[in-house]
Amino acid sequence: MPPYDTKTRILDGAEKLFAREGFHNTSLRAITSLAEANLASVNYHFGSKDALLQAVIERRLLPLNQIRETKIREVLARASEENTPPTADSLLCAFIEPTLEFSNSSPGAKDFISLVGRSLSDPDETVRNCFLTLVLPTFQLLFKGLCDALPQLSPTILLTRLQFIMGTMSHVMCMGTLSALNNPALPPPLDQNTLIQQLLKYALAGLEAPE
Amino acid sequence: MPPYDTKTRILDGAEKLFAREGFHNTSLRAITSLAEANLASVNYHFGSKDALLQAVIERRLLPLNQIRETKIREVLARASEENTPPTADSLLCAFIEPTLEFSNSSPGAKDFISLVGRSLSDPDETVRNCFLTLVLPTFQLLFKGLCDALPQLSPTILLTRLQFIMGTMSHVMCMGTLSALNNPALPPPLDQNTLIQQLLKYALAGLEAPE
DNA sequence: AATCGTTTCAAACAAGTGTTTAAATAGGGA
DNA sequence: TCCCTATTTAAACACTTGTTTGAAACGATT
Repeated sequence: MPPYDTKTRILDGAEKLFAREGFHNTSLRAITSLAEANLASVNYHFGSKDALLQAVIERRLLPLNQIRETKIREVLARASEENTPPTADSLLCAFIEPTLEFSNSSPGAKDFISLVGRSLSDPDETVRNCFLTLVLPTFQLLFKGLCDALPQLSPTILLTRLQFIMGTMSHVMCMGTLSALNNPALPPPLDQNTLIQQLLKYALAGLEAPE
Repeated sequence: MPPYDTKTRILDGAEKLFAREGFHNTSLRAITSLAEANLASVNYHFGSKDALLQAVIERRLLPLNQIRETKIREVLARASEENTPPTADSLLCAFIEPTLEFSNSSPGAKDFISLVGRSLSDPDETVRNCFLTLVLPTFQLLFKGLCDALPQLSPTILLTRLQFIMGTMSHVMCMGTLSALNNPALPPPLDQNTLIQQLLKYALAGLEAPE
């Protein structure tokens, strides 16, 4: 592991372990030993374990959110150009697709996605807030777009359903690293791409259901 | 707290803390101090911290699953009586409604529901398996019923969507104790009952979407 | 070659962890 | 009353935790 610089090595190791073992169940010693770094280097480079978590999340979530926001704004711009409301389908797609495509972009990304998926309902407020504050702006942008796309639904219902979708997404995001629901009596799981397509179809149908 | 017996007091305290702070972030000392019991009593009554978690989950999940199974079997029996396939709506209802009604049944139940919601994607295999093995039989019963209810959908798609629903459910279950997504720019959240109705409508629409 | 700030390192720190022990205390039945 | 079992208790156990320390090693600049 040690060719690249210590700080990155620690980030990679922490990402992997936080995702697979959980934040509180991961010790700095486990991280530094995986990263082949000295124990004290975490506090030297990041200040504390909490700050390390924040750095792990921000490193990937900031660029990911930027992609999502750009895509959503493109959809909104195209719609306003054609003087029609945006479609719920295209908005949802702009939000969901980058997330799961992202998990194929680099080896550590899958772990990261799983970490993010879990942090939405993490009992630790530090973890949850660290994630929520980063996603909230994008979430609000999506919500406002959907209000225009589906004016027949009240904002309250729309928000509720959007939260349902977030729940579905985090679950799917976690499934990547979790031991699957493998049982001989059940059919085998789908591959990543079909899974995204199915997720989109499911979420869209649930979102557009009559009130 | 101390009127009733120590074992129950420990279960109640553990349930509350496991749900709110997470399993690994909760110490036995915190539990026993909340339960006004001696530290050693946990190991005396339950053997270990892991076994305590198992006891906490089993205490409520076993009866809850029994309710769910009974309701599902009732739906199946009624359908076979009338010689028609069961409806996806009634099956889903039999599975979902008891879960969230349960959270109003006793003060600790809301914590428990939140704990269960999280354990579906808990990084710790001990936690996850403890939960999965208890729910799997009910889950399979539901799955087989849905295969009859929606024969136009392939079992693989059906299973995938059922997992989406599980994700939505766990998220909703967690939301009870989590600091809500409260933002002045967003509408306020729904009350518990309307939330269940909405969840059912959302899940049913997503489940029945054309393949 | 000497000096600088930056980074690494082994060691120790105090605090907290789950678990075990053995003694003390109960409380009912013979 | 005495005895036996079940429970509670305080204390200690061995171990892990995040963090801090001060000296060592490094690497570029002068």
